[in-house]
Amino acid sequence: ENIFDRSRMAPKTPIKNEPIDLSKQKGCTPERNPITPVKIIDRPQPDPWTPTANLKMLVSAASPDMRDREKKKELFRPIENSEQSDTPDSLQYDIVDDTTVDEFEKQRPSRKQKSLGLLCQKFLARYPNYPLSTEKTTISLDEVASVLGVERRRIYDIVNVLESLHLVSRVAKNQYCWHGRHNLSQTLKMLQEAGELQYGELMTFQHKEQDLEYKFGERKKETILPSQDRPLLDFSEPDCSSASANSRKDKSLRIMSQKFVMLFLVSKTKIVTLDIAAKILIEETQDTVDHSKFKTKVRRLYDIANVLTSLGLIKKVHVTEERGRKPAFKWIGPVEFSGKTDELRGNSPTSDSLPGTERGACARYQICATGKQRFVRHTSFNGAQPCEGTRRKVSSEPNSPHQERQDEYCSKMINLAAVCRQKIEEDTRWVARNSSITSPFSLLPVPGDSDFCVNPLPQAVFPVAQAEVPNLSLPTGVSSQAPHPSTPAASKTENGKATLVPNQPFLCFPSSSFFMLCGGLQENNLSETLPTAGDTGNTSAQAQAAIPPAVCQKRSSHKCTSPSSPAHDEEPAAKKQTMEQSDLPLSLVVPKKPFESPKYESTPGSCCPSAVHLETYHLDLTSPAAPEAASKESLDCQEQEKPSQNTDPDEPCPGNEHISKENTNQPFQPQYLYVQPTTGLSSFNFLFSAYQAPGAISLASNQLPSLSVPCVMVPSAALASFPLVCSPSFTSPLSPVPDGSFSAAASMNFSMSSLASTTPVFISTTAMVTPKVSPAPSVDLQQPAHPALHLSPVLTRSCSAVKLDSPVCVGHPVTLLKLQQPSSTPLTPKSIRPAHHEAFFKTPGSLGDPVAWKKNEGNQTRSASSVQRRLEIPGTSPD
DNA sequence: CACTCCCGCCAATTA
DNA sequence: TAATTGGCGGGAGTG
Repeated sequence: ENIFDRSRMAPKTPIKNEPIDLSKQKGCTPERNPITPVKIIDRPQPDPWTPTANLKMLVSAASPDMRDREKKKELFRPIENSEQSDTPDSLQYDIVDDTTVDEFEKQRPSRKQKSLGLLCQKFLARYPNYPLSTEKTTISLDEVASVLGVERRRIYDIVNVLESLHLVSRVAKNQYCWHGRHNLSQTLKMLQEAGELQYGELMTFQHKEQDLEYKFGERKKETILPSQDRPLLDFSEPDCSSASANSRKDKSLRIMSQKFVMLFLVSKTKIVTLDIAAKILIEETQDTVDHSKFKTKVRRLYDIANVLTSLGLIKKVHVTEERGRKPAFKWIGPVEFSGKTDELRGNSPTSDSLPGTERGACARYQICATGKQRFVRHTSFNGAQPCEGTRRKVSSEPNSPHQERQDEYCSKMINLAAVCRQKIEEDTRWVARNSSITSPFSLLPVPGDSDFCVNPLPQAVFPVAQAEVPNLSLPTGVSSQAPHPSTPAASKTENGKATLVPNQPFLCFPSSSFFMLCGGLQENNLSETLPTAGDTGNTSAQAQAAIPPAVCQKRSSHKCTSPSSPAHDEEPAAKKQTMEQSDLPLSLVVPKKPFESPKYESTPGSCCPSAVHLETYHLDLTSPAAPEAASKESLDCQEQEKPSQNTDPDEPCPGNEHISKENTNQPFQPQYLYVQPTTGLSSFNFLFSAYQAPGAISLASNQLPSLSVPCVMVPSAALASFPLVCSPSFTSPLSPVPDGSFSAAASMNFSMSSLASTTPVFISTTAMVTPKVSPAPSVDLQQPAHPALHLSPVLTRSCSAVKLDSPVCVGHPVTLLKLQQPSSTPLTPKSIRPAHHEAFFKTPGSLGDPVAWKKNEGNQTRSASSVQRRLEIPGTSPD
């Protein structure tokens, strides 16, 4: 283009002299240009010949001013030329010279041409997407600005966004280093994880936004507000220095960009509407936000969106919601990248659940290895991944009702998430400060790590631990809570993934999540089998336990609730753990890997300790359970203080949650029995679904009988490594059933169980499945659910609210799906929401930490499969 | 009129 | 203190 300009320019200049032959000019011949040239001449084009000069020329040409000048000149020309065509010239030019005219015209008129998106494309065109690692390209802002013919201010807009994705990094004043997209997948992954943590919860909570707002709002406002923004990821890469880096405030554009991307990554549909994003990004509570602020945020989002669009990461779409059409953006970039972009993407929907998980797990592991693992973004999980397929599909079809729903949900979730996020952020910050941990990523999680750090073993040992860590990292206190919510989701996914692991006889649960399993269906048997069981089921706990102990403590300390009392403690701990696990990573991670890696086993010992805590996890696992658990936990912690929470009494969910909580607290008892490893067993933990009764799921938790599950034994050690294991075999039938029910059941159980034991355990949840629930719910849910499953944990969470949850919980690919469905059914999104809200509310109230709260809710929501709801409802029935 | 989002003032930060 | 960054919001272009 520039060249053209030049040519044009040049000609023009000469032309001046040439003057005037209209004929010539008009003529198609190059000569016409001459006319234009005059302008050029006028302008001192100092060095037309010089490259720089050319650039300048171009720039000037491009710039309006230049044009104007040119125009003026032209005008003059006529005079000069007098007859010639002066006047005509301009017109003629346009007409005649394509190039010239075009350019001119283009330049002038089109605002589009000046668009940030276009500018960004030009900018990007200057650098290779995948530069040789060795060579580093430095970018001079001044130079780029001049070359592109724009003000520097605009370059900042672009660079800031690119920097948020690590495509460039600032090396010095006016100097940026171009990295290209080599690390894009990693960055996205991090963002996804971070997003899950932050928003996942939120998503889950969606409904509860309000609640959250209240709660959070207060806190945030007071404490957090300003800082909230802190770059989520600051990833400034590992470099620690990054800290210093934060120049100025938060650099909202960078942060906003990251958050914005997170929303996409966390979103099931991968579609985010601007208004929702704006709300979420407005850190504060949505409530407060004033209109002007909202408008400003939207403007910024457009800026960011333009850049992201240029990067090919998103595209503009319209979402039709109840209210009408809304502008939105759809993520078209890589969806999953567990460690690497590829993984995620590649997965087919079906596979998603599994693969995603696995991958996610892998990534996590890797991370762990790295060291910072703690933070582990593991948390993040890919739980979400599974959802991808679904999401995408959905998203692709904005118009489809489903999508719409999702969107709505998402939006809601997002809002919630936002709130949660805030909390989280606070927490994280808090944590971070304390911890000072720097992981490669500065992600929030890190902070949490510190907490986690406490538990060395776990981390080292499992991914799970890691997963937990992340949770922790977030807000410590919060994290614990948060985890719950997330966990559930995770669990679901995990379950799906982990649980089902096809190959293995047993299901694994991700440590983090833990959870569940399922299996078979037998409902009744179990209880019997489990001799011990008496304890609540802490199944997953065991696994978690390993980690948790320390963590729990920490968490507990931080957050909440009292960990101390054993019973309570456990719960709390469990919660915490759960939360942690659940929160983020859990779901995702746990499932798969644990299994695979022998480590776990090896580590078992470590695990054992934690086992207790694991209980909590159990809850999570089952996503449904998880929710419950979460809720319970939260409840425990909070003790459901929030009656209000149950805003939606209607929905079972809340009730369920409550119930679950209650269960824990109340009568319910652990549905699962946990057998500790006593003697010989030491190494194994058993879980029972005590009640699992699947059918019961609904709570039935009490209904021990229901569970058929025989039992699941898990070596404690193993557990440690794995969150849970189930014998699939049991499930055989299960699998299908279980899914939905399963999760629910599980969750229920968990919650109950959570209380108690420390040991690891396990659970079979087979029973859980309680067919009853599952089926019905599943149906509804299923559809949604499926997606849910796929959904990333976060999504699921959020979505869960919507539907999937339960199903999601299951998370499992194959089996899970079924389960999910069932479970899901109950949960209709709608219903779910309310439920969630309630649940959340309750939870939150109890929870000190917003985050935890959120998580809990999230869990619930997600998990909140019908089961949960049921549980809750009954239990709580508060409202 | 609503949606986009360019433009550039001017404050915060840095050198 | 000057220069660099970048928040922010008016208001214009577009459909």
